[in-house]
Amino acid sequence: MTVDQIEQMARLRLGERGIRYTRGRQQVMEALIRADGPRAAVELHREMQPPLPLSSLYRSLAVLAEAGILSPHHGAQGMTRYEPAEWLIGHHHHLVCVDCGAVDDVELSSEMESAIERVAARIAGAGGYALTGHTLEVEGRCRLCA
Amino acid sequence: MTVDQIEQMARLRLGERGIRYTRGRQQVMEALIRADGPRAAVELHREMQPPLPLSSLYRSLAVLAEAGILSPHHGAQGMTRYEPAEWLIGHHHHLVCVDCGAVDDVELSSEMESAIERVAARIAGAGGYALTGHTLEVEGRCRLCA
DNA sequence: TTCTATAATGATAACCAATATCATTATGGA
DNA sequence: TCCATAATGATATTGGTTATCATTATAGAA
Repeated sequence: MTVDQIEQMARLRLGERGIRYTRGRQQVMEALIRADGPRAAVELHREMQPPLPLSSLYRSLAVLAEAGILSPHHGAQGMTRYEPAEWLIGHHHHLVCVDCGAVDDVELSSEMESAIERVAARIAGAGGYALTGHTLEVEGRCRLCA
Repeated sequence: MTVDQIEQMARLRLGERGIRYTRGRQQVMEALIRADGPRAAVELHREMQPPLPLSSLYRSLAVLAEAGILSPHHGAQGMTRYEPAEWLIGHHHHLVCVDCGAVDDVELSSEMESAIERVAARIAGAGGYALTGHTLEVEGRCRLCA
């Protein structure tokens, strides 16, 4: 999936709900699509050129998440990082640095993935939950923090 | 492991570092040991009798986490929930309600667990991280929110 | 036991990510 | 073009968390 294709899907989904895909929202989406993992509002604000006002940035993230286009990820330092939802960029897992909080996306081979899916289903069933998803959070120290 | 045994281990670890196991810290530990999942400061403050002042509660949580006795878990609503570290209560995974944010602990059979460990090691290696741990976060809707 | 250095406490203030408010601006449809 | 409504962005506010600091409690020395 190219950046353009993902944006097209997002635009369609927003259209169905009467939500506009404005320039600011487009900036947010493109920054997140290009990123290799979840990003927080503050991080996006630093990286974006020109920087969207923080108030608009936060609202765009909330709107896009509410529409199911972004997925929130609660991480270190009390920051919420967002990334495009899995139906846009594919199912994946997270590699989290226990020191600096950096998060990388990781995709698994289908054998590994299906093994994990079986486990997740078993867990949800045992706990009486209606399964909606799962993520294997692998914790470690990244190269910079090692 | 009984509550008393866990407390004994915690007390020892603190002693080695010249940190006291005071009444307040004891209250926090006992509340968390009895809980069936991670708890946030605000939640503990509501449940504890008598309620420890919030400032002391937050500091106790920080001290115990710094000493490796508690593990922080960043969740919904920007709240950090804590639970006794795995060397005290055993390795486990989390069942998270996507609606209310409730978290339950789950233990796996050794076969399932070793399967997940293999996957985690593979992921960390591929990303150049030094593996320190892993958690399978299973997301769903709990019975109350279903 | 008494003294003393130091750790711990708790009330208060400060911090900061995130949200709410609201007047202004932009946009799609009639 | 006009209009109803969505979106923006400056600003104020919220709420979980952390820092400050004077007071209190504790462990070890004398």
